[in-house]
Amino acid sequence: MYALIDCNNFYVSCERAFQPELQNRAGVVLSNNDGCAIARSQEAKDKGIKMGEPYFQMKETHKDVWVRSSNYPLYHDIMLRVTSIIRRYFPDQEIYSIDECFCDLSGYEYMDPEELALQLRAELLQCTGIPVCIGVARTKTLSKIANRIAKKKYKERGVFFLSSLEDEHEALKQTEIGDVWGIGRQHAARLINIGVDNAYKFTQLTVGWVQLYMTIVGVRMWRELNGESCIPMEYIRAKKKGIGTSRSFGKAETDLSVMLEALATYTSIAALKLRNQNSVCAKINVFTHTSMFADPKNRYSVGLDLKLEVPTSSTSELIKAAKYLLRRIFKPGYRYQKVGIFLMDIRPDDQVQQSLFDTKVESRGKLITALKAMDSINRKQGKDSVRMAATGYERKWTMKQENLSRGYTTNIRDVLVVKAK
DNA sequence: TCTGGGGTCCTAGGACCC
DNA sequence: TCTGGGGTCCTAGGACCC
Repeated sequence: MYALIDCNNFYVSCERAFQPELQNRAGVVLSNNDGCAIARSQEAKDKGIKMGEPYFQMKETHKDVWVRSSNYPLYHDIMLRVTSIIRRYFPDQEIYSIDECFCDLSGYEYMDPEELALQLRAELLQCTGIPVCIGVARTKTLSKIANRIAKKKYKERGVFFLSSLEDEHEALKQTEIGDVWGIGRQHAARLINIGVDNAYKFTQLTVGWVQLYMTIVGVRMWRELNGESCIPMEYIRAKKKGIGTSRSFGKAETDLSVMLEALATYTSIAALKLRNQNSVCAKINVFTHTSMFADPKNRYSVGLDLKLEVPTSSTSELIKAAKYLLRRIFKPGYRYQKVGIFLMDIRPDDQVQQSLFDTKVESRGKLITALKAMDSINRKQGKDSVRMAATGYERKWTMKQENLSRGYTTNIRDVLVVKAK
């Protein structure tokens, strides 16, 4: 048996946990740059506010809806609290995303999974303020379906258990094909075309058909929905094979020097992630583009790769390479919306093939030592206490975050003070 | 004026090897 | 009339996830 624990409207719930005045009211959390809605309260969903709905439109049509800018440090910290409580109940835990985790319930055969799930849910609500729904079933994909039904039909109780084959079939029949984990728009359209509009009908297709049109990925889903577990738990977070960092500018940018500073900043973030997983990268990609909503003749979207002579995790080397690439692809006269970097060809830092023509072997060693010292200072003193000069001083490009909540659990100045009467 | 930011896996096809 | 058979690696693109 597997359990899928999924936080309800997670970002919205995080905001509400510290701002009770937001309870029971329609509200949304906005994407970076306050661009569009990425999390909605139930009340906001009921009003018809869509995922991804642009804020500038919503402002006009829904004046009574509260909004917050996204506050990722807060959400991340709350997630750590939630998962640590879950771990006390079910130690075999895979953290699947910021707001959901799978648990392997093997070994719990003689206990009542439903009862445990109800207890866990109550404790999470009390200790973190975050409401969750829990689905329990024979495979991960079925537990996703169970979770979905818990959210839709048993929200108050918050737990749904597929305990028999009949339950499973009933649940599959209730689940629209496009709502199955792993079926996106393309596959849904093709399936509906041949009359397969729910998950149950999908399980009745031949495995040959599924393999032909949906590859091995589809076959795994098909088997999971038929009760055969074949998507393994991943207890240890795998190292990233690619690391990207990009942001939209607060407003359209035309100045190369400003863009270079922003890019240096994003490169610093990506390089830190690289060092934190003890890796180096051998290839980088820099990209930039104008708004996709601009007049087509004013649109420009471009990216360029660079293979590095010697793989590295050094911020300064990566910044140098990134700036070179941006200078190559930048064309004056456009109003750029975003710039970013993607680190590729990532490998362990203890398996670096030296270059015969590398003249900087010794200085590179010293550089990495210095960077590790920088990382350590920033861990103790707060991020960006020490940073590269190339990341600039004025930072004119920064994101719009006009409705940012406080760092209630991550910044000592923002911790709530409770007064007793 | 204003529309997010990350990732994963799979397949086909081309370049290249012997 | 007629021009092999087997690999590997890399890349681009598509589909999906949150």
